[in-house]
Amino acid sequence: MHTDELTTQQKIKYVQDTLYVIAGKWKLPIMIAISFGHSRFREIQRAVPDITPKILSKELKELKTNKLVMRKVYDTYPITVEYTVSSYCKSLKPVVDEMINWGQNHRVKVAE
Amino acid sequence: MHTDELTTQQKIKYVQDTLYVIAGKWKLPIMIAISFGHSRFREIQRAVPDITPKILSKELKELKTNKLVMRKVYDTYPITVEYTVSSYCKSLKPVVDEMINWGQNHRVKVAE
DNA sequence: GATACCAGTTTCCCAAAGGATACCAACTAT
DNA sequence: ATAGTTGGTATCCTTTGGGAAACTGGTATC
Repeated sequence: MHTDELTTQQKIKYVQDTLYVIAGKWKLPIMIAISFGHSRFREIQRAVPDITPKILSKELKELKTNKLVMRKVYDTYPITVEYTVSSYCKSLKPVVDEMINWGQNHRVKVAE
Repeated sequence: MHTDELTTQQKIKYVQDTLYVIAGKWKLPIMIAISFGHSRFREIQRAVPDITPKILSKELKELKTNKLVMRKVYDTYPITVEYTVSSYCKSLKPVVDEMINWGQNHRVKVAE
């Protein structure tokens, strides 16, 4: 909100904190996929192009550790695992929306 | 703007494009430092905590290649090099502002 | 009986990112 | 003379991120 009142160093610190959470090629894509209804492991894998199960598994663990996604196991017959995003993860929406916007315009710009 | 009309896969694509540009620990901090008036090499180095000259040099080259920052050399006696951000870089402001915001609230949350 | 789905794990590997330390030439202030 | 400033380079090293391929055990389908 009051970003104009911060020093350069404070802004850098906050941005680095945010970068630390969303860093890497896959964390945001995975969170986007889950938040749009892809809750099962294979569903997420299909929704996020080119991700391997090993990477997906590792990233999901990290996201769970950082309280960004939740994992629920249902004791059904084939066994069902459901991933959902936390409200904390949802608070990233403004950041993600701006990134989607910028990426979209970036594509347009590059295509010119 | 019309992010609601995009498919999950398109959103993921755009976010990955954006991530690709701002990826890494240092690119955004450097751009922030420059955009807030730290235009000289050593100034930037002082403004961005813990960055080494080698990393700074490398990142500045990449940012210059991607048209995000400009480099001007003045033929003065100690020699003066001035870095400025491009208007393209300035278009990232909404993204960065949201990241500053989120990082700030994140700190508050962690401190609770 | 063979194949496919589920949710992953295991192993082995490579490239890129990042960091520590030292150094350079030219100039200036003490 | 000595130390500090300027804008960087050079060398070496460790960490991390990511990827390919195969495999697991249980169930369900063809």
